[in-house]
Amino acid sequence: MYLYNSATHKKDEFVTHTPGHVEMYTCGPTVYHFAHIGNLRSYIMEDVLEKYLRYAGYDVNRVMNITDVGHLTSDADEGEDKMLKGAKREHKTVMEIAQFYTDAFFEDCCKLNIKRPDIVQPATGLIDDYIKIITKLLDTGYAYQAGGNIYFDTSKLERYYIFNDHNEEDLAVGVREGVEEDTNKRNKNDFVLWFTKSKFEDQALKWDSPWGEGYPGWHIECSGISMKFNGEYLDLHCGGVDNAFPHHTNEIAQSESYLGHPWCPQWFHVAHLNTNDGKMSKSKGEFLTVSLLESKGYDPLAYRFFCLQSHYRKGLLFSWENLDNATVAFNKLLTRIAALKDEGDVEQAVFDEYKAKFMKAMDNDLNTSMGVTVLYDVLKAKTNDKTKLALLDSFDSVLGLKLLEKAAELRGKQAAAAPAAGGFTVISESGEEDAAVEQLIRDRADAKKAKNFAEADRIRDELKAQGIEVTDVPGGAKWKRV
RNA sequence: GGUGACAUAGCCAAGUGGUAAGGCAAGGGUCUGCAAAACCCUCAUUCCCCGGUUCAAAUCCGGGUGUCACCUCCA
Repeated sequence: MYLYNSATHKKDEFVTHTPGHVEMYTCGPTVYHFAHIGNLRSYIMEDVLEKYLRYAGYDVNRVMNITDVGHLTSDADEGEDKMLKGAKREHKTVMEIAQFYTDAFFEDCCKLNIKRPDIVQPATGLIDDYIKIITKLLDTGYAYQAGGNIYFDTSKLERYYIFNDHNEEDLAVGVREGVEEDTNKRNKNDFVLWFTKSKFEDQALKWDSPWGEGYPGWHIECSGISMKFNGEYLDLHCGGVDNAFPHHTNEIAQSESYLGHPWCPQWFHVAHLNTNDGKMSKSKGEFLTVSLLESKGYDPLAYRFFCLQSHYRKGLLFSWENLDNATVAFNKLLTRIAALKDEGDVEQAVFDEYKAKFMKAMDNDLNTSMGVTVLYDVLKAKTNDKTKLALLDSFDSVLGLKLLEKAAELRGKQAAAAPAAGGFTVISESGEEDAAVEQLIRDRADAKKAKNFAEADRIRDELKAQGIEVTDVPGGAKWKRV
């Protein structure tokens, strides 16, 4: 399998430290608010990657952190601790907030059919490990104490910039408003490993340390959690592109200085979901959550389908129109699958041919849009339905669209909608009951039966005036509000 | 200002030196009392621009332009 590697700037053949086994780490959510669907795009693509690695025969150990230590408020807000801000907003303790949004995050993942990583570790649960790492970095001269905080000394490294080619002098300091330069730093890119002095005086969570009561820096948690659960050799590190610098750069710096050997060779970065005015964020424009999509009648899996039709390394433009587009395509796909009959025997040669085609697409830097195309190719293939179903089921273990389950649901609905012998069934698509509407639809059916089409159309127009759309189906009619 | 990624039809996109896949939308048709659904057909002489290499370039090279991201203690 070939994956684009941010560390080498090209597609590299994926090689693991232990053959057949993958140690995988994913930067998890900061749990001070709901995740928006832009955040979730990364988790969807990482989920597909994990599932594909398993599909390709790897044994995978996947680890994810939950950032429940306070962090600066991002985006348009400034100067207030995220967790604390959330807590104040909702009159809860910081840990209650963290728990609430952690649960909410995994609920969203569940709706998007994102598998829970093998190990999920809240950052606050591993403070002793961070202290151990920081202590060693101080002992070996990679870190220093200044102004009450412990900093990592980036000048001690032969190569600090991994993902890009910065000149330190060219880095703009204090790019965002309201952030002042930290004068304790020896070098522009030095970063904090442990805080005892913070500009947030009411920092809620503090722990004892050899350097005084305080809390860990913002990069150490990922190194600490990964080294504990993935071991000294990580095969694959994932995250959103915004994490590449400085977060991942700093993780590499501290992890390799601590370990004394190379740490992770392969870096997988997912591009952003954009809206018409740039990167999606919590504080700008509509706050798009999975719940919001559901409340507007969208299937979360249609959003997953929308993401899969694009490539993880390409910025994807979100608009309601684009999502509608994907929803229609997804429903059509399900309809076609629902029409397949579970009969005959799997033709192994055909199965192998299409499976190879699918794997070729996925092996090429996780080309999911090509993978989806293979799905359509299967539907058009010259083979029996049993073989098609077997292939779709196989691919779906990677794509995670619940194709067969959804198609069966659809078939169930179609069966329920089938008329009783000789009868006429009225179906409400929303499940809503309205005797008056039903009666009008029956009157229309009677008019049609009597070939009185003028009356039939009049009734349909009357319903339309009430915002109700009627569609004839075999043996009945269905209606919905539009 | 610096750095990185990306640029293919109305939209999402495939394509990795051999003459532009697929999906959605749109248009036409079959079918239906009319609609809807379903099915069939049509839909980029051209791949952001300008040069170069080559028998051959969307693909390789050089130079531009545009979009997005990052440069904070953001994760």
